[in-house]
Amino acid sequence: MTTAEKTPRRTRARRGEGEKLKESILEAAEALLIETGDAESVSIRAVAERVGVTPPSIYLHFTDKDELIFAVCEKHFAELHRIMTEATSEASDPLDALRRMGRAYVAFGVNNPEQYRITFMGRTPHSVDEGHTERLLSNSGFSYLVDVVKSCLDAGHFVPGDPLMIAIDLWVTVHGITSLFIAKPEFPWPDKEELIEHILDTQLTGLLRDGESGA
Amino acid sequence: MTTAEKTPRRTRARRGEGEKLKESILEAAEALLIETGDAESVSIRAVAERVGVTPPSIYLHFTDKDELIFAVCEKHFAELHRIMTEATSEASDPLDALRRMGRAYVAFGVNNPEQYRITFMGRTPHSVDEGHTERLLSNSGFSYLVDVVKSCLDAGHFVPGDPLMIAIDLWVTVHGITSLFIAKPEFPWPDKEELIEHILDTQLTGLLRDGESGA
DNA sequence: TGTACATCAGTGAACGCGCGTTCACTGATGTAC
DNA sequence: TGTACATCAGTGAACGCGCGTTCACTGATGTAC
Repeated sequence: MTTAEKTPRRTRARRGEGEKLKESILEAAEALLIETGDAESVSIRAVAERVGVTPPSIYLHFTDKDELIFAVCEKHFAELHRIMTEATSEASDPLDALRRMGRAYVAFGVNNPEQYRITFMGRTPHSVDEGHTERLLSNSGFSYLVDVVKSCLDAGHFVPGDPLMIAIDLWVTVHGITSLFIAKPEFPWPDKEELIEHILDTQLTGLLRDGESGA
Repeated sequence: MTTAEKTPRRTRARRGEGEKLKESILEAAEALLIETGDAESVSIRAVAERVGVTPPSIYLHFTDKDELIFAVCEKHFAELHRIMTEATSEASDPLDALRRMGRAYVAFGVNNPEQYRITFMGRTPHSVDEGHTERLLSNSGFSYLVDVVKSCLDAGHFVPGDPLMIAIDLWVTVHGITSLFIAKPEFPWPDKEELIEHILDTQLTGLLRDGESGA
């Protein structure tokens, strides 16, 4: 039984403070996403109910549903970006940084499966498409990943190659694990931590200059 | 404008030939999936319309919608299995076989994006869950992949390791490419063929015994 | 210090839609006698 | 060879649901005079 949870009617904002509702709407959308674990449940009506407001008032702040979902995705990108940079703060060298980023990426996905689903596994609404990719490239930590790969190349860790190509390789790999963990939780996975290390090992070993150690 | 395409009413099956409709329903569901490129469009009503029959008659052959989707997934698994084994028919050795399987897997996903989405990227309906995993393990080509990996180990191509772990590595990698190609078509991918080769190269190089050549 | 008024932040009711599913039924088809 | 009858393969109409969105409105709040 999903408790009906009648949210009390929200008290109307003061003049000039209309933007506060926008913030609440985003929070409610996010909360619904996490609680129900289902992007389908994030409907205009459900969000409005959650905030304690009528559905039409959503339209005072978002032109339509796509724009709301778009805004939610924004937050995920920002969060992922933060996590990627944070992960490297204690890294001893660029190679170690890559490992830490890989682990942090998978952890982010596993801990926020619905956000990850929407952002990287779902059908992208057309209206969202436009700025989406640029953001993915510039703000989600991807460009940062490219930078770290460049550092590895400069430091002579890797066999020379195109940093963009290598970065995509790494992204593809961590996305592969993350998305399968999310999509197939009932698969008889071996120990997940071990699996992550194994894949990162294999991938990085494949990139290393002969004689370098992956560990 | 999606042409309404009024399918003429289907002529009723003879006695004892009721199963024919079941076949038609499956075909229609598959066709709708491919044409609309959207799993959401595969509704009981749309399928019925397509077959030229009323919605309730679907229930003569499937207890509910989940069972219909389940049956559609079955077909995808069988197809993928076929493709995996076929891909290796001309392989010169197990290592070459792995490469061919990888390429064929990605090609299957890219050419059948909606099927791939449902099978490997989507939320699994609970009713589908049950036999799903066993089928994934035994019939989708996964167990075959494990066998080929074992051959590589036996032939001394790879550094010794757990064949299951290595097989999962490889699956994760090709799934990573495939699912990102499908989910992010607007991403500025470099040449896709080249990317596939690069990733397979890197992955296999990471697994190879020193001195073996990946090419 | 009081009041008319524009503005802002919402509300309430309704629109039309497609969905999965149920239920009582119909009418052609084959079989038994 | 003819006919009653059970069975099979469907139909037609309706159920209740939640959805995104629109439209005319209301009523509190701050401001100008």
